[in-house]
Amino acid sequence: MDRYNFKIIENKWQKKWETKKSFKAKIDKSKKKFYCLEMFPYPSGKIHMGHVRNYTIGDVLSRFKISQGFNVLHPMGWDSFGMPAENAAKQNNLNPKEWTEENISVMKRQLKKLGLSIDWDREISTCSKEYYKHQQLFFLELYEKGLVYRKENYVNWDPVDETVLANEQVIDGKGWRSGAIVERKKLSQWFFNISKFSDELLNGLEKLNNWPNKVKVMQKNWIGKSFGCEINFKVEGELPVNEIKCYTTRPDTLFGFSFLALSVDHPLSKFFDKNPEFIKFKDECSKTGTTEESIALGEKIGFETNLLAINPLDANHKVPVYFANFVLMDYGFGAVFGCPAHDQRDFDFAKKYKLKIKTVVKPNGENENFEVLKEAFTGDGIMINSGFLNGLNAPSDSIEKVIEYLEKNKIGKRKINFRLKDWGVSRQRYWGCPIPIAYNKEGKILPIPKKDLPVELPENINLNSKGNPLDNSDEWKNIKINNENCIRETDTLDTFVDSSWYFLRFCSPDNKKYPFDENEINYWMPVDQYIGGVEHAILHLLYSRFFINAIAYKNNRFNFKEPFEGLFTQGMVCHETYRSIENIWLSPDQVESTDGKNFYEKGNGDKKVFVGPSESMSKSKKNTIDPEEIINNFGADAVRLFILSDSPPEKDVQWSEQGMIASYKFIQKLWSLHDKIKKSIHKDIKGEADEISKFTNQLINKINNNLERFNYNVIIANMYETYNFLIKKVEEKNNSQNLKENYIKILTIMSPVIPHFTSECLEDLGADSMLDWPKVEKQFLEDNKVNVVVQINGKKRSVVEADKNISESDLLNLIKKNENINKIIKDKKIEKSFFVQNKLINILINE
RNA sequence: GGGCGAAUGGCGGAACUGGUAGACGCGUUGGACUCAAAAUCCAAUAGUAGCAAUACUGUGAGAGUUCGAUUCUCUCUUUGCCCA
Repeated sequence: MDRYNFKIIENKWQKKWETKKSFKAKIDKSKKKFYCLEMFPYPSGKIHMGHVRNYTIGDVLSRFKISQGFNVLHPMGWDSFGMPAENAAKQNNLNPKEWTEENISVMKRQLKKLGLSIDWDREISTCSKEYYKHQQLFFLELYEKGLVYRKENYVNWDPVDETVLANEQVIDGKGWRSGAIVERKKLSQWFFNISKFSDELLNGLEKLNNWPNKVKVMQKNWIGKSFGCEINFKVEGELPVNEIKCYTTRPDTLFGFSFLALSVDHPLSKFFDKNPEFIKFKDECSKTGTTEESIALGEKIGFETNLLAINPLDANHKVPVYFANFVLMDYGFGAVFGCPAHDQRDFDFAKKYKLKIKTVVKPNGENENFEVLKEAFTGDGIMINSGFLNGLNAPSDSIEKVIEYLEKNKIGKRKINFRLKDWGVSRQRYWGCPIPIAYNKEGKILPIPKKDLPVELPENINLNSKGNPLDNSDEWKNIKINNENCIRETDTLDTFVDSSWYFLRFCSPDNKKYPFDENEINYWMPVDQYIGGVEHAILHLLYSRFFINAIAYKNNRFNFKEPFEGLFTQGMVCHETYRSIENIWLSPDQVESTDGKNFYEKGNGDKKVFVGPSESMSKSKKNTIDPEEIINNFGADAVRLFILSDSPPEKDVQWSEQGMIASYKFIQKLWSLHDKIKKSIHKDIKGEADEISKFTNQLINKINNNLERFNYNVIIANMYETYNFLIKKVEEKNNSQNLKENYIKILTIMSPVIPHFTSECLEDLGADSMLDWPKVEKQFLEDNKVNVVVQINGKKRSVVEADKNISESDLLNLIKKNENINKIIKDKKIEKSFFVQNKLINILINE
């Protein structure tokens, strides 16, 4: 028998699938559809192990669903706009488009080598004008609906990359890519009005039963719905203002009012913008980032005004008004009232400026004299020192009561607030989707007429100029609309916009007229199973959910509300890290070991290597393994097998050379098993108890359950068990007459994981290479003998074989014949026994 | 600081709604084959005691509920992720 030659066989089946278009998806209303989608990759150069894992998980599911008779849509595309292309192009003096397209062709070839069941006819690339022209149309439609607007806003400005950063791109006050200290800068930006849908996005989560709870909690926190109150504070002073509006979630602590703090961007700041001290202070504030984290961690500083705010619950209680760096203009009204005793941030501020700290809530169990001294008390308790609120449970009853009072006296009113802010989509970058807008001489916004779409990115552009390259391109920038001289918007769209609707485009990728075809969308959508990394748990998923809401707004043509019915977040692929004596990262192929414990630099047995913990594979730590090399050495089936075998898919998996080899060997063993089975099929005899059918049906049952629950690692274990069983069976003198039939079923249920191998074997047996998923024949799951566990006083003592459905008393009689057990119980009185039919009996005796 | 999760042999991990803990794989050890090695095959492999049958101890620590807890409840420790 020849060795299994994966190179020839995998290539053969991949070609077959391609020429036969085996995975082409077409609407067929007589069949149930299944839309399986993995997060599409950024074409960064080569695929990495994370891709292999992601796409293998999706492929197993797709192939399983195909075999089960679903009409499966399983597409692939490229998230191909973004900064890496622009940076690479700058460095190597080439065009981002060429760089991207080259990467796509490499990665596409690599993905094909994995044998994925993808309908490649639906491939899309977000940087192609066929894609982004539709996105521009969406932009204009949302603009018409009032869901897109332009406003001046403070942004996180990365002075090195010269671009705006999203909050999550700011880490410890520094740009995530450049590491430069982020500045605050005011720019005119385009915004999507995502906050309009805060309630829809929050409530929609409740229906997503097939999403990990973790992700739903993260989105919920991100949306951050809070129930509070707006309060008008009367103010006194030399300025022409007599009221300041605040938002608070703790109006019940008003009696602990100690100061009022304003954002430096608050309208009142205009009275101070000639004041050199204030200018200095404002400058100081701009050094703290705008993230909530940097505000929480940074020092709280303030600038005292000459105003006094009056406590609306006590006209004699007047407190100073400050500008403070921890108040953000875009939360609430850019003004908060400070109650230091019950808010840590206010407490820090009050300590610094020696302001009064009055305790108004005491913890349950403390007496009335309780006083906040070292840190704010933010827990639940009882109101004290608060007039009509005294004695109430805080905050559960006290908030209700105080809001009632404030509303009755027209001082304030109940208000719901959201943490979710509108989505700034402007990027000062070249390699993105141009925003289809122009401005005339007066600065008036003029949408580009739809017939003129797409607004194409210019190809010949100087990327090495400072700032936004499009802004420097006069030829592109200057246009005429209705004979009027205009200037184009030179910002491009955040790449999160590209990925917010690509799953819609996959349903009708060739539709020229519109981004999607309604008929196709309403058949294929929603995505039944979406699979990707948990790092996209918040933004990408939230933006995509927003897009469905936004497109449907005022014009609902969808028969679905949520884009992703099911979500699965897979873990990362990890590998040990290696460092040389000189503290330089080494890649796994620069390192060797004879005993698996001590590592040395390859070809240099004197140079010891330090082994670090296993971490997510990353180029910077050099702990990556190149999938293509692995596929070339071991074959796609073996890689697919290994990447699923060692850990549950939602957890991180350790890359292991030995594990990889074991998977490769397993395929070889299956091949020799195949040979043995083929030779032994002819010696089938009749009449034997059909153990193979029993095993096979139990296996189908197990694998069905494990597939539904994403226990793919257990499926691989089931496959090993199957091998261990069959290799024993086939070596017995006689086979069950059903060996062939059952073996074909077994190959079919293994096919989602190792499709090339099973296709080859099935063809070799004269069967179709893609068969329907076998049904469980219930009669084989039943057994007329069962093993019953015998416990005495809760301790397992024996296992006895008994007839199925044996009664408790018959079982007790049977047990007495068992020497081991009888030895223990014969002279004792049985106090009680617990009986679980066909499973267990627990006998309680007095010892 | 808040929220959510996790902890099982030398390692990765199994164990459906409380009912045989350690499936399966890796590693290790012993053996077969070989001049030898690799590959392959066979056997053993939670710990302790024992030739063995078997017994006792064992799922991060401590308590609780239960006839029975890896699984449920509480407290604690360590750890991961998200938010601050």
